[in-house]
Amino acid sequence: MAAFKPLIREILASGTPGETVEVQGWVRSRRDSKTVTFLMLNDGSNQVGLQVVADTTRFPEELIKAITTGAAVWAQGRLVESPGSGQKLEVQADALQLVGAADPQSYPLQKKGHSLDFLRTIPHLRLRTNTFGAVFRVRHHLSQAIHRFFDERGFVWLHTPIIAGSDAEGAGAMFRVTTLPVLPEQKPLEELLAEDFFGTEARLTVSGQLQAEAGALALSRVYTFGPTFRAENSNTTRHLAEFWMVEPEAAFFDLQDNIRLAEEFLKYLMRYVLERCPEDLAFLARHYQADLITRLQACLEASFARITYTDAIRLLESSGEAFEFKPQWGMDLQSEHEKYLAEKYFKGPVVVTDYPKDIKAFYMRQNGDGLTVAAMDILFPGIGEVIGGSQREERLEYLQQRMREMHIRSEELEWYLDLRRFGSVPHSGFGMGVERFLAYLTGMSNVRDVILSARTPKNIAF
RNA sequence: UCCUCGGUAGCUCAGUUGGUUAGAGCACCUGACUGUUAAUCAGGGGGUCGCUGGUUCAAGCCCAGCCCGGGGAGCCA
Repeated sequence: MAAFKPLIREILASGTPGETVEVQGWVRSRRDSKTVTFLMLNDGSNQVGLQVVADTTRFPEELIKAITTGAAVWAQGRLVESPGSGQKLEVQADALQLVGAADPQSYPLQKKGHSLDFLRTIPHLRLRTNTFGAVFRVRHHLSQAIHRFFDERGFVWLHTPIIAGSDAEGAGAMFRVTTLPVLPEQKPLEELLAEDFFGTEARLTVSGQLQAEAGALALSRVYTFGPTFRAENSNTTRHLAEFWMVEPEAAFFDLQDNIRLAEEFLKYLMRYVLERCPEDLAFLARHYQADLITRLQACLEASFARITYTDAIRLLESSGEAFEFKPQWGMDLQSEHEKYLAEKYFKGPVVVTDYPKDIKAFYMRQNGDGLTVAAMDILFPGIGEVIGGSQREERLEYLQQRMREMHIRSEELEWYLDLRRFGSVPHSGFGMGVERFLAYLTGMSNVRDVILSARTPKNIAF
């Protein structure tokens, strides 16, 4: 098998001074001297790139001049130890080619740093910046770590559907999927839907959990990893209309097993990225969050704090903190409450368990007290809820009773009830928002900056 | 959706009480200098002040509506 031309990362890892190499990439900056031109080349394979030194007397002036910031360049030359102070190795060019020019008048990226705000308007080009190179390399390694973690523990990757038939789960507004014309003829809804692609209403999924439960009650341990959609009109640093979610589901797991799985999972991911991406994390720390690496390491060493919802309410009540919303049993924790718990009181990830049943989903397992369910949320400093999960209600009668109480139409969920009719077992699972956790890992403060192109209200370009 | 801050050169921003021809740094172009590291120095080009309407002798600045963006809230992962 013939080898591909090496990436810059590979050249720097295994190249030896004196050998002839080929380099290809995009120019981050050009610095001219009387007799030499310095090209900082980056191909996205690492943070630092590789400096190509071109003797100006050996190349046409027009060629050198055309190699501007953003241009794509191919070079061949000798790998040598650099006399300059910024890098160990550099390439003395023998051959140089402009592969693709970039008009310096209109190329939007400069050698100087840009605001994340501005870069969000050019998602197709921001990938070429140090910041987004780092973010997307970390995102890749994070994804690999997710698969490895579950594979090592016998979890099967289950590809759950993207198009969903019903909104029975009630996890927020859903996008409709249709092939009907934009302005349909006036007809009764039933008739219209009958003509639609699926012959009934279809929507984009908000979760693969219910199908994952079917998987878990057959394969014992499964997980999903894919895109998820919410049509909520949310405009925050933590919400996207399209985001990626990981949802493990395990048979014979109770809530405690579930929490242990989640904590091991998050720590595995942190450890993996710390090991694989030291250069990128160091860059992100330098530019966005000075204590990023020490914070991750500290998070790895300590056990996640645990508290029941009821105790959390008591703690908030007696905190002496001037909350805008008074903590009250039966009400959802407000952002300010979550922030107090994770950032001020516990100063790290905290697992809140056993929420009142009325503020949680119908499928969560009812506790013996008749008031709470076996739910757990994991709250992180800065980003809030990263994981939400529960032990599922495996008892048919309890599940049906909750569905009646919450006015959930059971016709569409008969298949889900079947899982309780035939060989039901205790089982648990959770969902993790990949972008939220990635934001925590990279020190980015907005989930829009850790995804290729953010889908948010009024934003679909690229 | 609500609250709040904002929209002035390619980018980041300044612009006084409403008053002549709207500025700076960086980027870009030209030149000088230099094994450079966000190179440096000198000069130059570059503007529908978000849009629409209004007040006024006069609007970047005041008023109204709308559009777009940031942050916060709600909802959630």
